[in-house]
Amino acid sequence: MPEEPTQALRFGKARTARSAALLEDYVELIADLLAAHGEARAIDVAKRLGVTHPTAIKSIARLKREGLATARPYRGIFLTEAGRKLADRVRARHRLVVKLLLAVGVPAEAAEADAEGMEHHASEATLKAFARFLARAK
Amino acid sequence: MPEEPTQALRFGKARTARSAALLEDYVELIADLLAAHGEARAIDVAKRLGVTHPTAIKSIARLKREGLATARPYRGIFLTEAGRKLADRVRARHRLVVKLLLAVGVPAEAAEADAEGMEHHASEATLKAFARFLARAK
DNA sequence: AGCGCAATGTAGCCAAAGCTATATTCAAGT
DNA sequence: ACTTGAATATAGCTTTGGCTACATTGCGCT
Ligand SMILES: [Mn+2]
Ligand SMILES: [Mn+2]
Ligand SMILES: [Mn+2]
Ligand SMILES: [Mn+2]
Repeated sequence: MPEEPTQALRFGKARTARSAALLEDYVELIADLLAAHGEARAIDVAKRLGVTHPTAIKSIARLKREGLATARPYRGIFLTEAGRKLADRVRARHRLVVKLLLAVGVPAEAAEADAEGMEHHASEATLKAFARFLARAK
Repeated sequence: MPEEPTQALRFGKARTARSAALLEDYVELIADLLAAHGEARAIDVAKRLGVTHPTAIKSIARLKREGLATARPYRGIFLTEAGRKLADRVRARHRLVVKLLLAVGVPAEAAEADAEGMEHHASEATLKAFARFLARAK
């Protein structure tokens, strides 16, 4: 068993990542919708995430509070500069995690599904290692 | 972008995994403490997880409600048969995820820390692939 | 036996993330 | 211009998982 303080730090990191996961998924999805359709309506975000629209609207309010998004009523959602930055990082990370899973032989649908949760826990060190592995094993 | 219903299913799976994560970490930790010290006191669980003891006690109450643990007051926590089963699965999964991360070149501390969060999102298909990869790349 | 400290437990607060139900607003079609 | 349906917003409830502050219990020592 690991040392107590070490282990507490690890669990703490996992909790932090868990609480950031929701915002990350939202900005990534909003960026995708903006890229694909030129707009991101709350109701589409809700459908894509599989939640009800009040839930989506409440989370989008949190995005606004945290300076990641803006929304003109009945005009859809837009990302701030910070939101776009985050979306870019998150999307790149997502893709890298999926690629790594595929590279070690995980079936495509499982890779996509599991990456949706795992991505939020991949630290910089891990992502670097993934990139090196993929370059080497190419 | 993936199809809407597919994507909603993936996000739903991630949400389910996230909400199971806490219970999984608790039973794994309790099993480790029982193995290492013959008992698992609430306060030690709290210290290891890096939360306050009322938080730990409340979560342990949830474990009891869900039939995973029992506790005689001032006597520490014990796992039910279901709890032990879950702990075994969770521990095996944890180890496998760590091993996979190490095998692709993730530094040890990052592997341990990231696995603490990622493990909860590794599906059966993914775990199987990890095992095959490790056997092959041995 | 009794004291005092540590462990345990309880109460009560908060924010996040889900839901249903209801109200409001917009925009399209007649 | 009206109507009406869909999108958006609000209200209010629940559970989870954090916290602090306080109360109780049990045990080891003297
Ligand atoms: Mn995700
Ligand atoms: Mn993602
Ligand atoms: Mn874990
Ligand atoms: Mn674990």
